[in-house]
Parts: sequence; structure tokens; C-alpha cells
Amino acid sequence: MLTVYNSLTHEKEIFTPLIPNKIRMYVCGMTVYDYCHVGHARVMVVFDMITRYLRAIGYEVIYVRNITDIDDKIIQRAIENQEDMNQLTARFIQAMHEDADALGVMRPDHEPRATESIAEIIEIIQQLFHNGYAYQADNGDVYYAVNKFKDYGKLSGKKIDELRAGERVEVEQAKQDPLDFVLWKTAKPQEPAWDSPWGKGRPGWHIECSAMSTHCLGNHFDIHGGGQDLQFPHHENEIAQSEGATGEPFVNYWIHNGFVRVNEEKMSKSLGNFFTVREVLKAYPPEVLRYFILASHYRSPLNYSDQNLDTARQALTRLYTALRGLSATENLPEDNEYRQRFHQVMQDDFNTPEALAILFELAHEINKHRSTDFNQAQKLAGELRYLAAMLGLLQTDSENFLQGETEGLSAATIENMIQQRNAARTAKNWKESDRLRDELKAQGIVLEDGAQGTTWRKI
RNA sequence: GGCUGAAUGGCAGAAUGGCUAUGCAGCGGCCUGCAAAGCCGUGGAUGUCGGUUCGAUUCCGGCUUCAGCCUCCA
Repeated sequence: MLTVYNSLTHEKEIFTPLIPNKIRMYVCGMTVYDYCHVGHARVMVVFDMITRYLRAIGYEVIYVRNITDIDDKIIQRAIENQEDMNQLTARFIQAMHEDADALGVMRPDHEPRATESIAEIIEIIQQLFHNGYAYQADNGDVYYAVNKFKDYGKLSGKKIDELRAGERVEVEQAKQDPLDFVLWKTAKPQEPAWDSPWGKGRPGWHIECSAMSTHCLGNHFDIHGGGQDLQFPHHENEIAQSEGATGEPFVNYWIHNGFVRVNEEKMSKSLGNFFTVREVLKAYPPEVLRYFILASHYRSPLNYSDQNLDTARQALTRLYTALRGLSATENLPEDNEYRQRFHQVMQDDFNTPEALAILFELAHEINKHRSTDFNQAQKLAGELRYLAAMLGLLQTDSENFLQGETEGLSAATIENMIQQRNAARTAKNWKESDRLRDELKAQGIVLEDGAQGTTWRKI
């Protein structure tokens, strides 16, 4: 039985899809005017984990994650760069895909782009006009009349009156109500624009998600996800738009992941305290970043620091060390205690920290058995890889992870030095053998003398 | 000011009305030429004040502190 925390009700709920065995999920993706930072990585990894897990337990999942490729910041950045807007977005879409691939994030089934969904956007705005939720102001912009939508605030727990009381936005004169938000923006000269019944312009931010999600998944679907910061106003507005246009319930389960923090402060573009994914990947293998993200529950804050990434690397090293020398192709054991517990914790709102703890217990068992009952160790290793796959972890070869790309010393050089050292050891020339070991250590290579000979790994 | 959420051992991070989280770090031992890895053992925690209870870190209330949203943000 799968339970999921629903932001709409603030409770863990038993998950029931609208269509048996089929899950339709939409996640708000990136605005592509810059490189992805760790906060974006968290969204990608978390919903990738969720998708993998849902598929692993037998659901057919249609996963949609949009790309926002038209918005104020993109236009502004293109001007700053003196770059064609489409060229700019194409560059960062490619960079995003590279980052996602590195992190083991599978591509969504659909990746709709705002600029390719203009027809759907216009259609839904027309529907909003028809239902009395939209109006065109004197300046030509089209707005959503928030006070027409009865349930406004149901996701974020905000009340319209309180929002008004706390109003501190500069009021756009054209709006009937300060809370109204734009559906269609009239184009200024030089700005990218599309034809519409309301003149040349471009879509507001919120409407694209309503248009793309319902277009890809239907008016009413199962899961809508994104970062916590989108809960208000973005997702609140999406509900108002979608339900206002279709007259149907929009989404059953809202899933929001927590923020990444730096020194107890939200990592964000506006604060400028962000680390891009590619920056982090210069210092750490991508799987370490993925592990780091999954080592906290998706709704908890995640504190970014080198120390925490170092710990993640050590933890992952322990798992890979347990798998070392054991083939992954062995037959899986029958259903067992570990697997049952793994599913139990994962089905409790995707508790990946608990799931990882179970993987460590497996690693421990493997280590205990490997010298006494190799066959059993082999089976447990198969189980470990099988369960880790549901999290998108431990999918590479142990040696690959432990030895990695050897910068500086080549594998051949290292092997050569190991041979020299072993010759010295045979001659009981400890001074020389220790010297060679220290020399390798200075290059970041650790030697381990085992029963089957000497192995090495990177620190 | 309004609304969310959080406070767990040296660090990270789960869980639970009474019972081992887990990883890293520490300590003792085994293994090793010495190490490393691994194994065995071990110390150490629930912000604060009340309440409910036989018993609360866990439930309820107050307080303090922190983060977030209320403006673009994953």
C-alpha cells in the first residue's frame, strides 16, 4: 500500500490512481536561461526516483516535465548576451540534458516547451474568457480574475483577504485586483511575440503549465510536482486556471520537494548562493551528488556543503566496496526480508533514507558472508543492486566507481608500482614497499592487500 | 503582520507512546609485516516549559530559535 504526502491536504494519503495501474504525473521543470544548480538537481533526482519506484512496483507511469523557454528573464538574458533567444534556450536545454544524464535522471516521457504550446495556451485562455475568469485590461494584457475562483488559496492555505492585507507588490494599474495575474502579455517592441485573439504577445508564466499538463495528461490527472517554492503562487494559479477552464478537478496529489540550503539559507538564483551541477561534478562523481540528494527525505531541507558531499562519497564507497568482486548477474534471491522492508519504507512516502539504511544492512551481510559463503554473498549482492536500481544507484561497475577516471597516474602505472611493491614485500623489504605505497597515497591512490592480491582505489 | 514547516548523539539523517536506525567520525579488539578494507564489541541524542499517560523524543498546549512562502525562483 503506497502512501504519499499530499500538499493539498497536508496529510499522508493512500495513493489511488484515477485509472488503475496507470499514473499520470506532471512536474514543473526548468526555465532555461542558465545552468542547473543543485536545487534543480534535487527536483530532477527526486522525481526520477519517484518515477523509477512507481514503475518498479508495477505502475505504468506517464511522466511529463515541461521546459519554460519564454519568459522575462530569458528575454533579458538574451539581450545581455546579445544572443538570439532561441539559441540561448537551446544551449541551456542541452546543458540541462547533460546534467540530468550525468545524474542518472531518465528523460521524462514528454518534455513540452512553452513556445511549442502556444496554440494550447491560447485555447485555454479562450476557455477562461468563456467561463468568465479572464479579462483584457486597457493596456492589452489579459488577466485572471482571482476573486472569481472560489477555491483560490486551497493549496497554499492562503486567504484572499489576507493576501490583500499583506500586499506589498507594486500594483499594476491595469489590474482590476492586485491579486490578479497575467495570462497573456502584450508584446513590447522587439520582444518575441505570437499572434493571439488579444493581439501580439506571449503567455504569462502560470498558464503554460495549465495548458501543457492538461494537454499531455488530460484535464484531471494524478500527480503534480515541483519545488516547494512553486506552491504559491505558481501552483495555486495553475489550479485556478485549470479548474476554471475545464470545470473539472485538476490534480489529486500535489508533491513538493524541500529546498537545498547553503549555510541554513535557501539556495537560489536571486540570493546568488547557488552551485551549479557542473561545478559540483568537477569535484565529485555524479552518483555522489545523487546519493547526497537521496540521503535526505525529499520533503526535508537539504544542506549543501563539502563535508556532506564527502560523507556521501564515503557512504557510496562502502556500498561499492561491498559489491567488489561479486558479479551482478547472479540469480536474484527469492523474496526476502530486505526487499520487504525496502518496499515498506519506500511505500511510506518514498522514505529513501530508510531505504538506504537497508542497503547498508545488505552490504554488511555481504561483507560478513563473502569469505565464508561466497554463493550467499553473491546473491545478496544481486539483491543490493536490484534494490538500489529502484533508486537509480549502484548501476555502474564497482571498479568503475572506486577507481574512476584516473587523472595523473594511469592504471598501468599504478599496476606497475603495485608489482614493484609486491616484489619488495616478497623480499620483506618493508621500507621500499611502504615507500611505494606512500607515493601512491600522495597521488590519491589507496592500496588494499587482500587474500586475492592487492587492489587499489581512489580516495 | 499572515500562513507553512522544522528543532534528534561530534556531523549528517530516519524512526518510534515503553524495544539496535543507518553512514561518517571516536574508543577497544580481531585480521595485516605495518596499513587499508572488512569483521566483533562499545560510548554518546531527542530545544524549552507545562499537560495527557503506568510510561513521551514521539500526543496536546505555551515559549524560544531556525527555515520558507506572502515578489521571479526547483
